[in-house]
Amino acid sequence: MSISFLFNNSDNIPLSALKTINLKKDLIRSLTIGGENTIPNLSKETGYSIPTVTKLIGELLEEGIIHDFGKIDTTGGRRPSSYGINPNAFYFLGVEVTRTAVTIGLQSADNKNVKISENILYSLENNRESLDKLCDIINFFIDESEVPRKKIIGACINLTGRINSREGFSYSFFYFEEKPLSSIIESKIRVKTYIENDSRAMTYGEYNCGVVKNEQEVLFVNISWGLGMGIICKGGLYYGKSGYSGEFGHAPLFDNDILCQCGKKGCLETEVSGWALERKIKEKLRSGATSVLSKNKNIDSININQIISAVVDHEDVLAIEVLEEMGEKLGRYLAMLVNIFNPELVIIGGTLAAVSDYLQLPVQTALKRYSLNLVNQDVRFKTSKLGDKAGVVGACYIVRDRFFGLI
Amino acid sequence: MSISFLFNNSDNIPLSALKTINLKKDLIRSLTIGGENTIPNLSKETGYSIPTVTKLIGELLEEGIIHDFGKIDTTGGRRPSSYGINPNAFYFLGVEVTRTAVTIGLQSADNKNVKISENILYSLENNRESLDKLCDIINFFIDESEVPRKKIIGACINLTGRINSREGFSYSFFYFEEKPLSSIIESKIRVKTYIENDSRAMTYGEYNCGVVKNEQEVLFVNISWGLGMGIICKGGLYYGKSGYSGEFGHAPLFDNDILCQCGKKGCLETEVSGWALERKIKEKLRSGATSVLSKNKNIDSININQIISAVVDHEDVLAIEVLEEMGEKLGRYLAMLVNIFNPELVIIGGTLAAVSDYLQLPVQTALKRYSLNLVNQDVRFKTSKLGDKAGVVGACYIVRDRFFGLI
DNA sequence: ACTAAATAATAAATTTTTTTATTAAATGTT
DNA sequence: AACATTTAATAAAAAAATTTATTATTTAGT
Repeated sequence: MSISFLFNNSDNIPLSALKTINLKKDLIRSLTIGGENTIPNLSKETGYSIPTVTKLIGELLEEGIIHDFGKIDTTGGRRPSSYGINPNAFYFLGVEVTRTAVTIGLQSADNKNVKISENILYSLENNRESLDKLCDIINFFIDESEVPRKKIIGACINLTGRINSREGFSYSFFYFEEKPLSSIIESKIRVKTYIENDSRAMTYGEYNCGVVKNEQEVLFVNISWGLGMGIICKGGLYYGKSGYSGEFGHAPLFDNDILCQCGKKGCLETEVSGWALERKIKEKLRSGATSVLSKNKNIDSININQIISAVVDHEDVLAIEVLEEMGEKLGRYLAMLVNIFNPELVIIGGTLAAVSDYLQLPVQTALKRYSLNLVNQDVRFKTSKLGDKAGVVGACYIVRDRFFGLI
Repeated sequence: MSISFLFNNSDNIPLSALKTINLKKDLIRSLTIGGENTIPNLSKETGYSIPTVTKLIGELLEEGIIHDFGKIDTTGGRRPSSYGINPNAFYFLGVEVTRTAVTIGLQSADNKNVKISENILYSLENNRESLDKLCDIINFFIDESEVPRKKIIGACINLTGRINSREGFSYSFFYFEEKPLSSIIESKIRVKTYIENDSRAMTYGEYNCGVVKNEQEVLFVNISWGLGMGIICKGGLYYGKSGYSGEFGHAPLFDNDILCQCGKKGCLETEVSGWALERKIKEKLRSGATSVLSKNKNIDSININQIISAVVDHEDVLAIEVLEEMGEKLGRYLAMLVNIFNPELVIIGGTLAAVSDYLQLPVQTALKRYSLNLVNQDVRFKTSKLGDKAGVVGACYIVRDRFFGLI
């Protein structure tokens, strides 16, 4: 029971065999992405006649790649059989790497999460040891999962910073040699490996099973420690020439003289991001502001999670004030992008999505003020639905869609 | 000799006939867009066998839609016949409407310009008379061209402002009734009509036969009277949800208290655009600055064309200074977009492309300073090649590609 | 100039796909 | 409950496309 034979396209196969293979691919893709379906529907969808589709569905059943899920109800007439992908036929692996933790998820062929390990303790550092440790964690997860490696179609690893997914290069982390990072990891985990920018993977998660319904043009704002963006355009991920699209945080907007992580000054990220929030709160506390957080003797030790909990659990006024300011700044910048992109949907995601109640209103107000009316009317706002699972889920869908040649 | 029969897809045609029609469409599209080709090549391109392609090419020859252009040279072996679209089989019409003139072009099926009328005197005003006048001009052009109307696949009319090309609505000009503007014009000129945003059409012109070579992600900056942008993404025009993408000029960047044409204050367009240039030059002249333009007794009467000629013909220092300032401001904003889009190419087009020598360097300098290094390295700069013909040429290509269902 | 190798085009044979006809299974109406 | 209607699935006949074989043209090498 393996579909790999469908995807070794050796050179000298005759045209007719190629067409059969392609149609089979189409059927597998349709059943994986679109879910269960009947022969008459698949016939319409693919443009091939019912006997042809029937024959191939028979072969796929024989091969164990799909299952017959029995007759389904209709409004009238003989009831058709519904066929769907065998959940056990293949799997997708998603890995989200943050500064302090790794989250790994395994998805079955029918897009169900079969295993997820959240927040495995890990320290992301830009050295070989850290990379080796990451591979060890992934290998341990796969071994524990009891899914044979050859059934795992591929793994997608999400990292922050500049990622060229097409070539497999990461420039901000683990750029030690001329070989693509994806190949280095691939040889260590023995599973086809892709790498992806974290914001983009989160975006793809929300797009496939999050808040995105039918929207084709979407901006996903990832406010976590840094500030990133993922873009859905023409109904698919937008990469740009080399995959550096969405570098949202480093717009030169402020004269604040604060040095950004990118090396420049006055970036949007210095005013709108997790670390900006932490810095601002600490500054205010040091200059005597009171807050739920004031009870901390050591101001230095305060971290974002504590600030978020102060907002969510205690409606901390100081933090809410800072968040509202941040929302206004974000909204003003988003207004420009909205004018350029004319999106249908803007999603607030990332760690700070937890406090989006306080961000969203100022964002929307600023956006309304600074963007063109007609363009602004098209935009809806939503908060991420998948939360901190968006990354892994998205990564699994990226593997799936790369496998099917859609990305 | 008409290909229309291929495109009336009535409902109850059998599957096999549909497939033949689709393959014929593919062949016509390939020969129109890709140019002349041989049967073996077309076979590889379409994935159909040589005898099948041979049969259909025979039919298309019979129908007069394509021509046999004779044997072509190869490196070895029997020489194949080359087939190409009959230039006379169908035509595309492009219409560019500016504040003060209309330019109309007619393109043959093999993408050659067969007739162009540039700068027909016209005054764009937002009333029904102005619209009627426009239709009269188009009708006169078609009559004079001696190409039968039914051979004109369609016309694309370019206008400034918010255009929803999909629905055919224009909101900034000629929005008089609930009916789409495209239908109104269509019934007056008796040719299938599309409307398009001017910057977008210009972008498509440059993309198809201008400075764009193989770049898939392109930003086209249209600096004319106003400031607009066209975007090529994933190798095609980007529209956004309703077709309002590229509203470049109305980013709220300045505290200059100048009222923009959009009704808001401090828009980029108030500092970077043809009218900004005119305003700034006039202000400086009024406060006593000297320039080639000083000899004009009536400062009010100075227009952009005079300023451009002062720069091009006399290297006017005052105007060049203003242009360099504008370039810096434009570059700073472009830096943000480049970070988000990661384009391969940025094109300076529109009326002010004539003085791009003085814009480009400050734009590039500012862009380098304010964008991320890795992203900035991907960007190349070019000046529009088609100049003031970009709009009509692009409009023709838009008709062509809408006809073939590519847009 | 002759011959081998390469590519194109055509013809005949084979395979694949579709069409049409038939049977099966379900719903709803009189 | 019988029957018309609808949709699905299968079988046999017909059509279409591909494969293989053959012929035609051209280049390059001896």
